[in-house]
Amino acid sequence: MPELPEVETVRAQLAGCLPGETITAAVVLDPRLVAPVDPAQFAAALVGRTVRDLRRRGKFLLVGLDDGDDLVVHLRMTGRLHWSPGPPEGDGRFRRAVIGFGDGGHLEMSDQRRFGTMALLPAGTPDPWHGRVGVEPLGPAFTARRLGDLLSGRRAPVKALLLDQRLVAGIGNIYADEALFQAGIHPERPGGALGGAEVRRLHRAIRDRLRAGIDNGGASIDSYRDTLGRRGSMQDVLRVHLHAGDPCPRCGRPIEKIRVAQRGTYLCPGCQPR
DNA sequence: CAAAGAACCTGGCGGC
DNA sequence: TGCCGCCAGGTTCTTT
Repeated sequence: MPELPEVETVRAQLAGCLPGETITAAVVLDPRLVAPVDPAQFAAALVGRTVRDLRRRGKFLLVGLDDGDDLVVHLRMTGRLHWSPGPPEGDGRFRRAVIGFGDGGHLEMSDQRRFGTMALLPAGTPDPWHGRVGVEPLGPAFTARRLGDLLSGRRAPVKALLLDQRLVAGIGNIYADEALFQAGIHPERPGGALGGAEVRRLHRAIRDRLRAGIDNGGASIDSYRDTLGRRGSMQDVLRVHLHAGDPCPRCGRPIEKIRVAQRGTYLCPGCQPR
């Protein structure tokens, strides 16, 4: 599923081909993608505008337009963006929108489960995230102290807190499992129960695993592909996620699968004591 | 306010 | 072979 490293991979790729290009055509095939905005109006509003830059906020992809507005894309669970230098060439089965550019290139959004969204964020919108998107885990504001402040006093399982985008932006099920394993922390430990050394280990592990995800071009477990339709390689180096029953790479005990915050959760009972 | 659970959606899979 | 029910998960909404 697209988490921060997968979105960052897509962002970096699009940053190499979209800036400077003008949108010459747009069609929204699935009204749900842009609801409650009318699909035809949404598409028409894009035509004629030029892409300025590509940014990312948590799991949101921001396509900056020349007038300062942002086209905000969220891939949710199965969303994909496919770039073609010529006519659309992606798998058309789950196609939800197509954007054509002046140089003949096309950007297609497909989404099997139809949870993904697109929206137009007007320039100068004050506090566009409205408290729903927390600190960037790879940014300078995400310190061990900051993480400790976010977890302190909380009784919810630390994994549930890591998945809460209002606290830290961009961590999903895969990277939460991997970071907690690397830090040696059981996912069901109450967030506020972590000691200072544990918080520091977790802080370090979150950044390390997210960077590993980016270095590997994302994790293609289910449907994730990059903008050229290629798989990432992070799935090949996961240590606990999806490895139920396999020996722990550190201590050899079998990896367990449990359920935390309604999510499949993988851990080593030896390395991550309760 | 915090925490937990349901809802949204659809392809794939196990079971019968 | 075919049908049923369940599972996957990011986010939002509802309930406790």
